[in-house]
Amino acid sequence: MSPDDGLSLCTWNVNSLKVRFEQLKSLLVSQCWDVVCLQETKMTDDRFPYEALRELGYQAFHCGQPTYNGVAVLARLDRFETMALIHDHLPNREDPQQRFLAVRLDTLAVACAYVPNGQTVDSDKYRYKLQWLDNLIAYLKEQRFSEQDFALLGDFNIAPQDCDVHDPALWHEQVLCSSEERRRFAKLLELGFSDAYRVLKPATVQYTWWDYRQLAFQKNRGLRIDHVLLSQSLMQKLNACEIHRQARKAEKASDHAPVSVYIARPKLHQ
DNA sequence: ATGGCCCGTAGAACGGGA
Repeated sequence: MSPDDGLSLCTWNVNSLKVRFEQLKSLLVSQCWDVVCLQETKMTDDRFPYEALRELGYQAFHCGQPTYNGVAVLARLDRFETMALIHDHLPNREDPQQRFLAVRLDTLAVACAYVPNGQTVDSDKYRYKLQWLDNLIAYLKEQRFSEQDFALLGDFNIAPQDCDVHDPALWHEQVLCSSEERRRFAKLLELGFSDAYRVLKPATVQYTWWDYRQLAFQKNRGLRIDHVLLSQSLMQKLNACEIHRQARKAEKASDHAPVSVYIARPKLHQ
């Protein structure tokens, strides 16, 4: 596919951009995605590699903090005339954790989310996760993103259905799979967005995350928790959605695989 | 057997991830 045929977007939880930067560079060079959303950069803004990315042809917004969280959106300089910040946090909640970034690329709106993990369903972190998701849902509704060319990409930390889980019985009502979390994911779809992967592949079982322990990747004991949600105007032009499982095989791999979508290029310049 | 691995901050273990 030549670059002019469509628009590609990718999401990847890098689990430390410092450790994963060489892998990211290789992927950018080989895949040439137009937009890339990153989660868990685990660095402050002053350490974010803006210059190195620019040399690779990408401009970027990043909001980070020491040690934990941190999200970024990268966009190819030669594919968009403008890149503007919409929000670098959910404006309807006070939150020191850097988990959200929304930008506008010409007329295309893109949001990058790192949904809290939740730890266990009886923990304060789980309650924080559910509240965070409620804030995200309210925000997306307020912004009327469902009526626009809009993509929400990220690590949702939710496996939407049992077919997204290697062992549904083991994970039954556990964090990432609980009914309360899945209800929030369903509410996101009810706003008018679609799970790009699941719409294109209704019966395919494939995961985006595998535990580092117990040879989970080699045994393909994983979960599908990284997602691309698209507004209806983009869904109409959706050509493909791919989980880049190969990246999980690398030396010093992230525990998450990148997920990308390919859409016929919308009219961004009007 | 209830942890195994990986990361950042440490400058030894520990919190966090999922």
